[in-house]
Amino acid sequence: MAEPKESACPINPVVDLLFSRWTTPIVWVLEHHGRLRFNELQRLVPSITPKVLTQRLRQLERDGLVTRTYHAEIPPRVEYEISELGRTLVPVFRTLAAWSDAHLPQVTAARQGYDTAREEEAAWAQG
Amino acid sequence: MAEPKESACPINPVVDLLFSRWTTPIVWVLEHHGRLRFNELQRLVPSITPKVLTQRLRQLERDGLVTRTYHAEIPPRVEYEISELGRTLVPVFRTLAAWSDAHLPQVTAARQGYDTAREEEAAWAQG
DNA sequence: CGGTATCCTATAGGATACTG
DNA sequence: CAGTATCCTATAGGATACCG
Repeated sequence: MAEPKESACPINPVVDLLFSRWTTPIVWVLEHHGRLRFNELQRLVPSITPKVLTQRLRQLERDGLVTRTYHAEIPPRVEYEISELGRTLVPVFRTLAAWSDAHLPQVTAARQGYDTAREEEAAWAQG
Repeated sequence: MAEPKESACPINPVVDLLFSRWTTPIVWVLEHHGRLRFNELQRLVPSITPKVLTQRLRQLERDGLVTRTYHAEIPPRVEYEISELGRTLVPVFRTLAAWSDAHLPQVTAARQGYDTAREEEAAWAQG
């Protein structure tokens, strides 16, 4: 039998789902501030444009991570809130934050080491 | 004091670091197969091109997650291996895999619900 | 073998203006 | 208020060929 999927990374689907560029900040803000209106979200998520915010909110709503409530008033009022399913991400995010606290400095150090090593190589080749 | 960063998502850096499109599959394969040569990696990571594989390996090497060993033989031999720092990602990946097992079906169901609801809306509007 | 070099396209996302 | 609509650009990544 062929085993073409044996090496496929099993967390790829969840990566695509959760770690698109804007999804984590949006979920994070909703998790920490509770219900939010569109413009509040736009203010709290740094530098996001309304177009992109709409796109990502629709995706999050479709994926069941966020709920959208429309109030037919004048002016209209829309509220976004993290769903039950969305709340299950909290421990996942905590794990990532913990890894970040513990190891991100090492990444920074590794980058500096790599860069200076390459600089020295270049200088040495220059003669 | 201003609090401009208060709402910024603290896991954004680690997301950028770990969840670029190809990094998880590469790290996953290296974690499960041990030392690998360039062409072995290319075979094990489905459909990646040599250009992109090189780019991501360089990034992973610079970030200290992967080590590269060059053997000046003929023909030349290069081996890639996950680093100590890279191995600290294993529990993180396990957390993600666990979330995926537990909740990805709910995401799929939510999508179907969303899509059929929108279809019904459209049909109803059609009349 | 282990990559580069070159060209190309598709998509995400920014800027800006407008609307029910 | 809560989005759309339109236009635009930049980047990631694919295809292919070549090189030390």
